[in-house]
Amino acid sequence: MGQDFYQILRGLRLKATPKRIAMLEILDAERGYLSPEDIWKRMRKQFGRLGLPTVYRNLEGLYGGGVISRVIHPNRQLYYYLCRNEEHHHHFICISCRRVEDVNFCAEKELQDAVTGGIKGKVLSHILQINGLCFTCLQKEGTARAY
Amino acid sequence: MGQDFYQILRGLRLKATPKRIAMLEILDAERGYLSPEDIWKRMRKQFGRLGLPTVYRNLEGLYGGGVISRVIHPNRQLYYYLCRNEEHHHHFICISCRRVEDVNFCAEKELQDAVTGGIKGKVLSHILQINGLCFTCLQKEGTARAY
DNA sequence: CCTTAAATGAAAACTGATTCTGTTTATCAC
DNA sequence: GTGATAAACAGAATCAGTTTTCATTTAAGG
Repeated sequence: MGQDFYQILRGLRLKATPKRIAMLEILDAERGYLSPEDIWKRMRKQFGRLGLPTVYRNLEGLYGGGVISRVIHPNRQLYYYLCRNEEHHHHFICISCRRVEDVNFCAEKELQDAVTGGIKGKVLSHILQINGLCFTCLQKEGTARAY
Repeated sequence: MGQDFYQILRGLRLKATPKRIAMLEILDAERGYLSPEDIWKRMRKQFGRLGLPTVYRNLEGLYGGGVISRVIHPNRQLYYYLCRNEEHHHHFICISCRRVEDVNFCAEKELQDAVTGGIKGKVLSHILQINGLCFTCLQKEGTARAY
């Protein structure tokens, strides 16, 4: 699995440093999204000394390469998570447990057309992010983590 | 027109202070989105001394009340614009000239269903924002403002 | 008017993110 | 292996946008 990430980084012309590999492993082990600081704290357990700027730099590189995706939390912070299947870009994020779920759109194709079509200008990018409480957190809504 | 905003603020249980009215007038006069600092600069021409925190506080209140909407620019800053028609929530934003255009979705209804339906959890909010270059900026792409 | 809760200005603090500089390290050619 | 080199790194300083605090002012309703 680690070697897997190695190949991905090679493809992006990014050096396969132990820290980058570790970042991808951390994100892979997580079913949800993590803040840069979350990642930093976990990495310090492995590496001891480690700069927070390194985490930001690598997140930027990995995000630019499309290996990881990011989420804008209602609290305005940015969080990151690993992209698992590249053809699927839309997610439902739970703002309580921070889990990221694929959205099984009945009309994913129509959605794409709606987003990119019917516009006179040129679409460069779009953000579609659905925030809510996942089914699990909904059950125990009273005890959900503050957000 | 100013009286119009007065009523809106009353409805939100926000005091109709001259500064809040002015903010709404500034946003109304603009066809595009403005940064908090943009708004602050324009207000200082009217009011002389004026604190930037006041702008932030009022933006928060107006945004909470749904009178204004906001945009996350690719440069990661937040910008605000006036909501003109409440039933229509999706916009195309030009990241060059900062104009906000309504999107005339052929399938706005299907889009809504796709966003809110088919999810086991509870949808609390969503962000759908389409970034690009408007038709005008597309023509003069070489001279478009940096973003 | 007059009272009161809300809004404001000013200064300071916070926070996430970035820049800078010198050092270390992964990669690749040999 | 070994050395060269371009990238990555740590640590400190810095930055910009935003928020807090607190004393003062002001709008709204009686």
